[in-house]
Formats: sequence, structure tokens, C-alpha cells
Amino acid sequence: MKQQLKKYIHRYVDFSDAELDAFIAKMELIKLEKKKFILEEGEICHHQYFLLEGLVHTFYLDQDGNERTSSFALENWWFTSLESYIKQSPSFYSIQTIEPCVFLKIAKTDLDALFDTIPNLEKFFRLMAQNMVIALQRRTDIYQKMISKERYEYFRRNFPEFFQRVPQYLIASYLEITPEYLSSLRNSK
Amino acid sequence: MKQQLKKYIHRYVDFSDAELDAFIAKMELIKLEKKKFILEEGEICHHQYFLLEGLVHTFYLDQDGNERTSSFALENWWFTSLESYIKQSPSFYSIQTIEPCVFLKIAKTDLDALFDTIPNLEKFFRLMAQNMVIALQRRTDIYQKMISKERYEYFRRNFPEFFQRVPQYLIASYLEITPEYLSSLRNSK
DNA sequence: CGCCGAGTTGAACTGAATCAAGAAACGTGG
DNA sequence: CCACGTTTCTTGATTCAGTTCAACTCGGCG
Repeated sequence: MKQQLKKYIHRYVDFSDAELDAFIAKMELIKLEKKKFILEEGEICHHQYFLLEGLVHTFYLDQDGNERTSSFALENWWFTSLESYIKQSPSFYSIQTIEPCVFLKIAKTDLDALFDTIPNLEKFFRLMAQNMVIALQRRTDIYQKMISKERYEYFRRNFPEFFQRVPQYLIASYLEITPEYLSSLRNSK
Repeated sequence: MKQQLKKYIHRYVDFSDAELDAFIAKMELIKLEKKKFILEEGEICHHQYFLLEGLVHTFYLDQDGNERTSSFALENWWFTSLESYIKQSPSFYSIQTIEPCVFLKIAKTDLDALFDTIPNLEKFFRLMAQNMVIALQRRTDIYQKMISKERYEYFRRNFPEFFQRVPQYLIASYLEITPEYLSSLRNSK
């Protein structure tokens, strides 16, 4: 179970078993059905999460009340509402399960304390943050240079798992197009 | 001169003077005229940079050979071509001065070595990376929910310095619209 | 002085949104 | 296990934000 998290961490940094155990000891296991909120807009996000099983999306509501999906997470992804978490301010985003989920969570207070005793943990989170920057830059650039038909193709090619598991209207919101237009793209060839 | 960097760092972390000096000792001061490349697409980025004076932009060329500005940096901003820097792979982006610039740079090899001896440095870069994530998320969401006229207003309101200093066609490329359309937005009221 | 890059203007065109309505898929209760 | 309502997906007509292209203006610099 927690083996899964260890494996993930080792992709980034070498932890001693003692360090790893101290870290994991602070994590709590949660199960949730689908369509349940992990965090709601306006709440303060006190945790970071590691998804063991299932599918989750982070979104906000625009002026017209449409859901705008900012990101998905699936197995072995780390997620949180970062700005809210760091500043301990009300979150712009909601986080919601799409499928039934199993995940681990760790409280900010615990994690901050661990940073002081486990230097490797600091490195681990630095490397994760850097990778998020890279992923976000890439997303921005892809959206900037591709028209929506190309985004659709790109997304389908590169993340086929999502395509199977995520309902169309959420994919549309992630691709920044309307469900109607996505539908017409799908059926245009 | 290097006082400026110290001040910036202290916004994030408390360094001892010895730590700070060890860090700064590895940094090199560079001056460059306007329209000069700091990094060209295809090169491997070996440094991170801290801008003391001037204005810089990071961009790439799309299929049609248009410059697409991914980000600007001005005084007291940290910048690099992150993916290239981390993976030591050819950069997708070019980095170019817009105005005459003065900046500090530090080599990856030096910085990596310092991470092992100065734990605070690890924290500093973790916090900077997290802030970049927040800024990028915000940018993505703004672009997603605003039409270009709103983006233009938002940008003008929130970053008036840029507006004075950056040529129109670069602002257009950052706003993801054509210079022609930006011009019509400017003159439509 | 003449040229070149930056910015402007307008006409024609198109990618994508909106609106409205129907078809299919899904799940819940009887 | 069928019937029903709800949610998701599709289809087509209309409209509009933003691009493209081409011609023109302006200011600066060699």
C-alpha cells in the first residue's frame, strides 16, 4: 500500500528507510466515493495528497458558473491546491473525485516540521515543484500554439487513459472548448 | 550590487552571512546590451540567472516562425530555461534581452554542489519553484477564462511597468493575439 | 534623405461559441 | 427488470471574436 508511495519517492531522491518511515507515519489513508469533494472553493487547503487509486480533478467556476478543469490527477500523482496550501488562504479551486478514490494525505504542519529534520524531503518537494513548473509551461505553450483540433489530437495521443476514464464534458473543459465543439471534433473524422 | 540579491533571498529564507557569501561567491556578474541572446533555442541551459537591471523575455518560434513570448523577467526576477536546465537537454526556448541588462548567473554544477552543503538553499529554491507554479497556474486560468480584451485590460492594470517598457508586438505575443488585433483593442476606447 | 521596423486600419474569412432541440446512456426506485 | 427522470452527448443554425492579408503611416537611425 504505502510501498506505492515509496516507489514514487525513489524516482526523485534516495531516502533512508528511517526517513521514509518518519514521513509516511504522518500520512493518513482516505477512501472516497466518486463525485465527492476533497476540497471546496473558499476553504483553506491544509493538506497535500498522494493518489493511490482513482481519478481526481481540480477546477473552478467561471463567471457563468461553468466548471473549468485546471488539472487532473490519477494513480501516483501528487496534488493539492497549491496557492491556498502555501499561503493558507481561501482556495480558488475545488478538488473533486471523478472515480472512487484511495489516497494518502499529509498536513501542512506535519510536513513543515519534517522539512526541518529530513533535508532530503526538502529536495524531494523542490524537484516535484520544478517538474510541475515544466509541465505547466509545456501546457501553456501547447495551448498557445495549437488550435483546438490539434489540442484534442495531442491530448488523445498522449493521454489515452484519461480519454477512456474522463467524461467528455470534463475533457472539453480541460481543452478549453465547449462540449458541443468537442463532440463535433470527435465525429468529424 | 549583490546587496540586491541578498534582499531578495531574505524575502524567502534566513541565510547566515557565511551561507549567503558562499552562494554569492559562485555567481558571476554579466552586462549585456539590448536585443542580445542569453540563450538560444537548441542550446543546453547550464545556468540560472538573477536580473539586477533591465528586461528580458523567454520565447520560442512556432511553426510559422512567429515569436511566442512565454514569459518576461525584470529587475529582481530569477529566470532560466528550466526544463533544459534540469534535464540538461536542448532548450525549446530562447532568452533575449529587450533592454540593456545587468544580471548574475550561477552554473548548475556549482548550485548542485551548494545544495549539499547549504540546506537553506534547497528550501529557497523549493519556495521559488512553488511560487512559479502558482504564477503559472494563475496565468493559465486567466487565459482560460478571459477573452483577449479582458486579458489586455488585466495585463495593463496589473503590470503597467511592462506596458511602458515592452514593444507592442511582444505584448501581443504574450497576450496570445496578433499585433493587429492588439492595436485595434488599444484604439477601440 | 531614404529606408526599415513598428504600429495602424480595413475587408474578407474562419474557428469556435452560443442557442435550441433531440438522442442516448445511466442509475435509482418501485 | 422495466419505467422514469436526470445527466451526458450529438446535431445544426446562427453569430462573433480574432486571424490573415495587404496597404498605409510614422518615427528613428545610418
